[in-house]
Amino acid sequence: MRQTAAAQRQSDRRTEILDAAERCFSRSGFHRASMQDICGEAGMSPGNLYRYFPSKEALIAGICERNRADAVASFALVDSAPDFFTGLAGLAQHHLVDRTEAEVGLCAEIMAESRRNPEVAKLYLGIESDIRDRIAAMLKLAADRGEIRNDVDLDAAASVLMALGDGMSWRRSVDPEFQPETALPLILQMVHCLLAKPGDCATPVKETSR
Amino acid sequence: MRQTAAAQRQSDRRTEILDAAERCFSRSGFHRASMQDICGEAGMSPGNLYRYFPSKEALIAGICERNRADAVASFALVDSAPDFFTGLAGLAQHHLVDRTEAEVGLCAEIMAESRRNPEVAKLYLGIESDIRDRIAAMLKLAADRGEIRNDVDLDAAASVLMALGDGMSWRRSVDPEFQPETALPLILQMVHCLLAKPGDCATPVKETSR
DNA sequence: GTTATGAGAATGAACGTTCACTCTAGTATC
DNA sequence: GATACTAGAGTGAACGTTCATTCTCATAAC
Repeated sequence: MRQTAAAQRQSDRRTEILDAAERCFSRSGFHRASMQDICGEAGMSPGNLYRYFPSKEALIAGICERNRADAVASFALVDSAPDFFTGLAGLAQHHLVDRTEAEVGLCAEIMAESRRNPEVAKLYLGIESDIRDRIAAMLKLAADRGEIRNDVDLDAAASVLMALGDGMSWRRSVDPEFQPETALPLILQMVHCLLAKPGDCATPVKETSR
Repeated sequence: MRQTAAAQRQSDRRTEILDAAERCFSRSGFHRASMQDICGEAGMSPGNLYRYFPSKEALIAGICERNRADAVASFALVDSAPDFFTGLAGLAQHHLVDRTEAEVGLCAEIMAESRRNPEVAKLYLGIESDIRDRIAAMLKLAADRGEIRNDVDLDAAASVLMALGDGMSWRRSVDPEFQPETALPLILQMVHCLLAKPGDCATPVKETSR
């Protein structure tokens, strides 16, 4: 129990450091944020920080892990939704509108980094794979329940949904004028068109300008 | 004419260097590609390279410029298309399927870089703005011609189309298993649903698995 | 007194950039 | 036609800086 208290303190310290690193990374990117910056943000000397994380890579990996946990957890929203389209809307709202600028930025950073850092790529593809499975399961369940049409390739649909999510997310982090809350209804309607049973599609839309 | 020949040689050399830099950047990213790498790829010493470009930043900027020119040029495809949806399909095919891995990767790199490098951000937002204008013009023309419904907010629709493009593009550069040619028909059908006049929407789809 | 916690100067590699210099080819001078 | 001169393309070692990481030493906890 003495040991668990110490371990707890260690773990807390690690979380603090990850928080600081997350702020730095989402502000300046993985490469432009120096360890000195992170030490400053964490109120800690480099030597001490290295007692908790063996390298900068390890910090990046730690942050990816946390991100994965968050992403998977957000699917709890879906499980409690009354039907597929409500669940999807909730997920989209959470993922694309509610998240802070910093969270979106960090996610963009991870995606970009995964293009060249094999370690990050492995972690990121793991997250991706988890999310794809969850989406596929959602679609499968909805199809079984008869909430969506059954002549759509569910795998391809999952890919499309992920691409939609990525696109909105990137637009947010790259274009300061982009308003996710304006675009989201159109997106949802499009998806509804794609997946809903025939006959319930041609709902007129009128949105305010972005 | 002596002078123009020299100027031509200079310009050729600059293009060669940009080509080399583009290869390096799309392979390793802006930050991991060193000037030495680029010099090696260009078959040239650093000192000489610096006679053509004053800094690494200038190389990045030069590449963004070229990218912009390419993007704008690709809209020529649309102008020659018989109708809106055909033009859109051609554009999507060109932008999302036909482009090489290197081109897509470079584009991803520019987007990521624009999040923190103000110089690149300015260039990138310029490109974005150009493209948005072209898309908006396409939509406006289609609406005037009566090819698409007229109760959709065209600005929001342009945003959605750009987000779709970004999403597909990113998926391509990040997920090695992603098959744009499989997802594209679904995307186009969704967009058709969103924009086409009511009544021509609920076409059943059956795609092969990704 | 031993161990955990911390600070911060020191280290060495990598990087963008510069600089003194060479090589090549064209032009003027004799 | 041979020689001297010039411009500019090209070289690559060296410089200053930045950065991740490590080393040394001090303090607090038990």
